[in-house]
Amino acid sequence: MARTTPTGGPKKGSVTLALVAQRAGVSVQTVSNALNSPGLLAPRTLKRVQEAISELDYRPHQAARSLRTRSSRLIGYGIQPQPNGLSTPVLDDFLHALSDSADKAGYRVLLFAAPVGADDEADRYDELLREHSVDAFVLSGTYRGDRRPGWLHKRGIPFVAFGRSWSARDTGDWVDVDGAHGTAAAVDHLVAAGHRQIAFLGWPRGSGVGDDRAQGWREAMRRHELPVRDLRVSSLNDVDAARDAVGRILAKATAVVAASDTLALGCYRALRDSGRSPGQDVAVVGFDDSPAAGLLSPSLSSVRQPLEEVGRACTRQLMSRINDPQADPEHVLLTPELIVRESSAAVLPH
Amino acid sequence: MARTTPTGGPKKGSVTLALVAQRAGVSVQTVSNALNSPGLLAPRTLKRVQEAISELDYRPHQAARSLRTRSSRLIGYGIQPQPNGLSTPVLDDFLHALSDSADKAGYRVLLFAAPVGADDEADRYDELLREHSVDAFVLSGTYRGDRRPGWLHKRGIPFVAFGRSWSARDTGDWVDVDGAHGTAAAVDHLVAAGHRQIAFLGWPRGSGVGDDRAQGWREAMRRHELPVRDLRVSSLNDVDAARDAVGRILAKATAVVAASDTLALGCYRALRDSGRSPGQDVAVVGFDDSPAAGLLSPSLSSVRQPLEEVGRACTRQLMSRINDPQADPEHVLLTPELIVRESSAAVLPH
DNA sequence: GGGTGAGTTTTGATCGATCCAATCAACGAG
DNA sequence: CTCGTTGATTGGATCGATCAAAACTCACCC
Repeated sequence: MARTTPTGGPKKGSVTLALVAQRAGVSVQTVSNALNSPGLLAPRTLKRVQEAISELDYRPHQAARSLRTRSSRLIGYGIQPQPNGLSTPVLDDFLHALSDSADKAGYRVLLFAAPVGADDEADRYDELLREHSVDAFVLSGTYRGDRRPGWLHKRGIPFVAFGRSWSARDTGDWVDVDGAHGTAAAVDHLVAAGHRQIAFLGWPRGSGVGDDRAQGWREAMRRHELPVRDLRVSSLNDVDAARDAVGRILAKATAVVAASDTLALGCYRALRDSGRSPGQDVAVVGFDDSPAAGLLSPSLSSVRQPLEEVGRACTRQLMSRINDPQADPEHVLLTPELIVRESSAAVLPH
Repeated sequence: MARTTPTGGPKKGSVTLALVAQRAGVSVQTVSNALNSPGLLAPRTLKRVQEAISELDYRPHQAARSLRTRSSRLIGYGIQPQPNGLSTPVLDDFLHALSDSADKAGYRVLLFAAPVGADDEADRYDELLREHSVDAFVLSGTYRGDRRPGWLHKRGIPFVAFGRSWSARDTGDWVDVDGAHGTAAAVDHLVAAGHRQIAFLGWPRGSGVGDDRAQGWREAMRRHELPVRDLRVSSLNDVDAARDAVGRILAKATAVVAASDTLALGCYRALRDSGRSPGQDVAVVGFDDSPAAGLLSPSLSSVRQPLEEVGRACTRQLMSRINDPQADPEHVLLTPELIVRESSAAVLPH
């Protein structure tokens, strides 16, 4: 079917195991074994079968396999609808990375719409599981009180979360990026450039991710024996809100570490509003290295999450979890990288 | 299975048609008909069967259906690996919209890695088709000389492209956004604000999308009887390249329409390098309304593509094409919206 | 020379839904 | 009272792969 040469192609629709078997002069089961447990075959037979397979350009039919084995080589990924046109570049990049590495492992990613915390949330997962025999799920954007990990774990369904399970009992595998390490690295970098009054602009307490990033800043400050009093402010993840919030600390800080690039942008605004210039008068470091960071003027230093690695780690964990559903949960914590740009490049006079 | 009430749940694994049939006191075939051709059943029987279905929380097993019917309710979408970490927010937003609207139509999006123009490009599509019985494909980022539309069309495989097929014969369905209309709207807006020297910063000729956007600018300028001579420059889609390229026209232009937000950013840089300020001294309008646009200072006016609508239109076209593979190709051209922000808000003195 | 057994290969049943053709019931026309 | 017709329902056969278990092929040993 791949080559529609009018000359020799098979007339009927599809190339099946039976056809390959006939061509190779063996039984269907032998061909199946050639694919799934090649070790069982005598070398000569194996070679003959493999030749027949490639000559006919045979492709196993997943539906048939899936019907028998109840596994589909599919990984479910619920994309949550954006609140209001707000896109989440980090998760999209992650999805790319995930899909790439899953594809290399012979798996495909199946998208479905997952309502954020709806009552029938579990139903969507159940549906995918039973209709499509999905082998595993990848969760992203887990939050405190997220019921999905528990639900999946209880049922013994393989899954990996991108993001620690911040809930009380941590159950199931996850891969995450060490946000605290990222903000700490930012502090170290700023200290090395001569800063001593380094503020943190974060999100309201209670969002695992945000608290983690705040924690990194706090500990790094303590390590450098620098005060943190009155140097922390919180704001929703919105440029204008951040601009308003950051005002009061810009008087006493020479540098700001922000929990996101959006917050950092708010910082830019606040500085410009007060006639000062980001990067020159006050250093700013963001988080996530969103596409915009490199484009800004001055370009924004930011902490980049190693999303390709996260994707690979997720795939790796899924594979081993699929092979051994009973194994103990594994956790992978990856280290982000500080990208230094103009906004924090200036060195303070000593 | 959804409710794991220990009381009455079925012992064995899955709820099948046979089980439902038994419960409703009819044959399997009748249950199948209840789902696929309800009109065939007597109202009373239909009701009885439907009750049994919902009581048992029956879910049809796609693999079994697919094995028989060779259709899977899956839509293939090849995500191309980013050249070098460069993310494409527009395509990601589109993917969200597509997945959402497909989901509502009972279809799911299946991701796979599609090498950009490799020799075995077609093989990946063929693979998905034969292994997963994908019902249709969605193409994005089509380019001049793209062989995928022709390949799919020749084989009678349903597909929709997001983006006109810029090649000679346009073959197959597509949905696209009227880029020319977008740049024309930008020109109109700038003219209304008093500008007369309006430059266009585009990509090198030859990229369907880019030429289309340039065309819109040119025609709008002619309509307003304004000169275009020496007001067009080209650059690769890179901030620094754009900054360098735009230099020579910033002397004679009071406004710039750019073919992308990235190019517009290059414009910002060039202006600042020469001591002028975007929005104040020279108006700038970008294209795509990337997340960064609203965050910049000054915020960047930009032409927004109606991606939700594009997604819906793609799904709609796919559905009708799946129902009638022979029908004539349809084309949908949607109108983008100019989002006016600070970078083009100032009105020139008369 | 038949039994033993490891190594290969084959046979038959099975997964769950849909296709096609056949059956059954009801009813009015001849 | 039988026949034909329409409408509703049912009975196998089937899609293409995998599983479990049987069967075959040798070489080897008592």
